[in-house]
Amino acid sequence: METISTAPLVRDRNSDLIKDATNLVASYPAMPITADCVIFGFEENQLKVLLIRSDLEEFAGKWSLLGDIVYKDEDLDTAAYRVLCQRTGMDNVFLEQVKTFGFPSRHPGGRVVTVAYCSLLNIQHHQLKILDNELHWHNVDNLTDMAFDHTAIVDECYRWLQKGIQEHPLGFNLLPEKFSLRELQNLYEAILGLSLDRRNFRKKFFAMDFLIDVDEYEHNVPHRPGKLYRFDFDKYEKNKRKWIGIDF
Amino acid sequence: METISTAPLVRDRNSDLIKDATNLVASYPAMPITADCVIFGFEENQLKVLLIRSDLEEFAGKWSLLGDIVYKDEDLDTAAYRVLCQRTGMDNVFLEQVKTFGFPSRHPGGRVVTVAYCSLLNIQHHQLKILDNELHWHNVDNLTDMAFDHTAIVDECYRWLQKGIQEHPLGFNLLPEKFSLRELQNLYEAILGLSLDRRNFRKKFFAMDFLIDVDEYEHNVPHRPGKLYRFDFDKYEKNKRKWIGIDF
DNA sequence: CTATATTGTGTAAAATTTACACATTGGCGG
DNA sequence: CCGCCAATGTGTAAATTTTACACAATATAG
Repeated sequence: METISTAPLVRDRNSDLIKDATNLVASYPAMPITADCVIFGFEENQLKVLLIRSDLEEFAGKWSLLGDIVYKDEDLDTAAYRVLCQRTGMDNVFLEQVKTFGFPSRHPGGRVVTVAYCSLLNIQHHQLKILDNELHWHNVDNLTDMAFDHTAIVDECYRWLQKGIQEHPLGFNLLPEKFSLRELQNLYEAILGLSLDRRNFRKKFFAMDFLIDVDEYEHNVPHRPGKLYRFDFDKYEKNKRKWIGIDF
Repeated sequence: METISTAPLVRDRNSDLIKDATNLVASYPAMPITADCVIFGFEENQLKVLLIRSDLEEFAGKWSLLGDIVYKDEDLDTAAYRVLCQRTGMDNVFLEQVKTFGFPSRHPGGRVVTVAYCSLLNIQHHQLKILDNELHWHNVDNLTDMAFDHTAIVDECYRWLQKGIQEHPLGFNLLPEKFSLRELQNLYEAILGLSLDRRNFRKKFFAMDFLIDVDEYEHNVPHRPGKLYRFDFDKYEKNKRKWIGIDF
């Protein structure tokens, strides 16, 4: 946000139409693009993110997101999906682009722009594949010593998630298909970092009318077991509210 | 979202640390990145977007967003800001990254990834600079015949704006510093595509208590002039609500 | 000075949100 | 088997917010 280049844009030099687009594109400066995945999971009432150890000497010992280069003819979404597949068993996948990070010196090896994707999955349902580089679920609080600008990327995705679970049924991607209301509330409390009134929380979700009572109960809890529910994604898609309202 | 590559990631081939990051990055496939600006304005109760004619022969006659290549050592935000500066007088600028578009064949000249930025400005306060390529404010309804994937980009930014003005005081960037409540309501109605109750709309904004009565009135209206207000951005920053609530 | 178009204002009903307490149930230990 | 524990499950009253709706005041244009 500093200097203003005075050089006119290439396409302003000549008002005639450019015939050779290929040549034009070839003249542009090029840089590698990567897709980094911020893969969130939820376990023991804690939000986790999937990390590995960086294998760059500059970042020895630091944690890094899962990422890979975007291939020459590969869509960005596809690249992110590929990263996800390579590392996790994948069913019930959620994947969404969040933001692109392109600060020139973010990579010590030269200019690399990265597109950050967010994925939410149920830790139980996904078997981690390649366990190299100490791949593991890392607690989201407690993130320090990250490679590159990955702290900023995770922060951004975390904020995105906090906002997302309030406006969309994203959280259900982090839970087993059948869950108790307590598990659901724990998830909201952990991610939003606040505590909610249990009765009002239940009232809210029941009033939405997207929870299906599966007529089963929790097992192996040292107290009265809670009822289990599924989220009715189909009904949600049909009935979700369109207009929310002005509020800031 | 189809095949899973079986080739391991480069950095998994060897668990030793990579010493020469520069060499690693140099080995990556590279591609040009552009910044495209979706610059919204508001005039005559209509949302407008700043467009030029494409100068690629493939897109002869089609409309195109303002964009330019991201230079080798230039931040993405800086590139977008540069595009904005080159084309508009710039005070009171709003600029935010919205989404990155990278479908491999989106540019006929080869692989080009573009980062879309959204900007909101008051048409009256900004003198358009270079008027080449039929630079003009184009009505947002009525967008057809756009070059590249620019229709999709504008759509995405439009949705982003619709959401944004409901949650943040973005709309004020589209209005003069002093505005009447009718102008404000017109803006909301035009962008959201619905009509709102005038009394409730006023009540809502007065209740927020971010409008400063500047004790002036509209001029040159063929009826009783309305009072003018400014938006108190400072007060907003201090008092804006943090926790909205679960609602979907 | 009259017609017109738009500003400016209030209230009652409905809906939503909040705060809050107690009986129920199953597991567990003795 | 009995009693304790820890969590589930439930309702209501008050406060707040949202909605629907109508009429007087005022500047301009003719």
